Amino acid sequence: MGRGKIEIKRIENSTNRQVTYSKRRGGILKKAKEITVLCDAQVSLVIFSSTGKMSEYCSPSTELVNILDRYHKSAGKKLWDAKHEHLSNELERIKKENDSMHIKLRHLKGEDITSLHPKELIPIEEALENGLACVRSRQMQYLKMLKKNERSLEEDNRRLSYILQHQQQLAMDVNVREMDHGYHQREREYHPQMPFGFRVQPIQPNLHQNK
Amino acid sequence: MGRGKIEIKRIENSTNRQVTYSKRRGGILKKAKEITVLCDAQVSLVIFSSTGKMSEYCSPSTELVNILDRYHKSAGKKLWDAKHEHLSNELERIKKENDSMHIKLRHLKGEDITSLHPKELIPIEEALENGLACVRSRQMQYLKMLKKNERSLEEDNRRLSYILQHQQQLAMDVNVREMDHGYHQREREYHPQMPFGFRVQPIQPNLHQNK
DNA sequence: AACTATTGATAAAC
DNA sequence: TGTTTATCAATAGTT
Repeated sequence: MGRGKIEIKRIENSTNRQVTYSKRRGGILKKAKEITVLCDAQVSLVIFSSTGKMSEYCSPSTELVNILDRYHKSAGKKLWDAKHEHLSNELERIKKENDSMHIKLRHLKGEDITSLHPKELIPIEEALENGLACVRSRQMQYLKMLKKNERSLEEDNRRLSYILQHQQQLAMDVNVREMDHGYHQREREYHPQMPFGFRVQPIQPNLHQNK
Repeated sequence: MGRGKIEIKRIENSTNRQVTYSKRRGGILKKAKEITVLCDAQVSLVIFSSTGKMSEYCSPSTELVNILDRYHKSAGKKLWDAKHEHLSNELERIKKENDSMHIKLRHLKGEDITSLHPKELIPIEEALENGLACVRSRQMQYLKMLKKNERSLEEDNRRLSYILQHQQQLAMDVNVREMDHGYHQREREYHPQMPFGFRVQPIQPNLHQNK
């Protein structure tokens, strides 16, 4: 269709090639639009010229992705997988790990073990015994700590009671003396030494470790 | 281009639409091929008919993926990202599930429990006890089965020994009689009844269940 | 980019 | 679905 027939082979003249590209590109785009309207087809068309310039057409109210998704299904060809191979592999690996852990967990909980060979029960039993031993040891450790704190608190209590009692006694003595001999300045400023090095704040050693 | 001009709007007659689609599709595909050869352009063309049938063309020595990659770069549009995001989310979700199971497993094995609050130890302990109970119950079940099989085999053994002994005794008796009174046809064909309904094949009931 | 002679595509009919 | 044919559309070569 033109002033003369042309052979369908690469146009060597660069300018001619460029011009022909322009004209024909317009033609194809027009045809693509027409077929979508006339026959309500869906078309995705992407063209790159030899100079790398891109033109595209995609049927209205359709995303290229949707068309490619349909392509993906229809042609059964992998369009995405290559791009996401790494992610896919990672996902596959972790899914397997997941399944394996899931089975182990179920076995440790005593589920699905009817299908296991008795020999396979041994390591599970050992793991359970070991785990139980650890948990109970930890619980004992905690109990001991509680006991220790209790003892410590009791001791503090005793000391505090002692001090309190002692001071009440002193106060009484002072009152008695004041009543007997009148007011003496020296007596009020002098505090007798405590029997031990008391700390008056109650002590709860290590309790913070068990929050 | 045809017997008459046509308006570019949807062809209502279904048959006509189908026919026009076929013809025009052929035309576009031909044009696509021609432009790639004439102007060495790269073309990706995907068409879906209204009935869902797909046709495609992609320039020779080019994968659709490559063209779409170029498209991705040239148009700067997100082609892969949606797919990518989906995969990423899935990966993230499964990784979390994985971590959670990993921690549970370690706790059941008695690892990393020093950081746990004593209250958190209780359900772990219970799970371990329960698991242990299940495993041991299963082991007991297996043991009982073994015992049962053993008893069954012993019984078979006893019966077989008894039969053997009995037959040896018979054989001896026959020998003795033959030596005493010569050969008697009737004695050789007559087999005395077994004391019980013996099966000579050893029986191992249920053993196949425990493979 | 515009023009036009010519080829190519295709609508309608079979 | 394929072929034919009259007509319109695309475009090669020219300006």
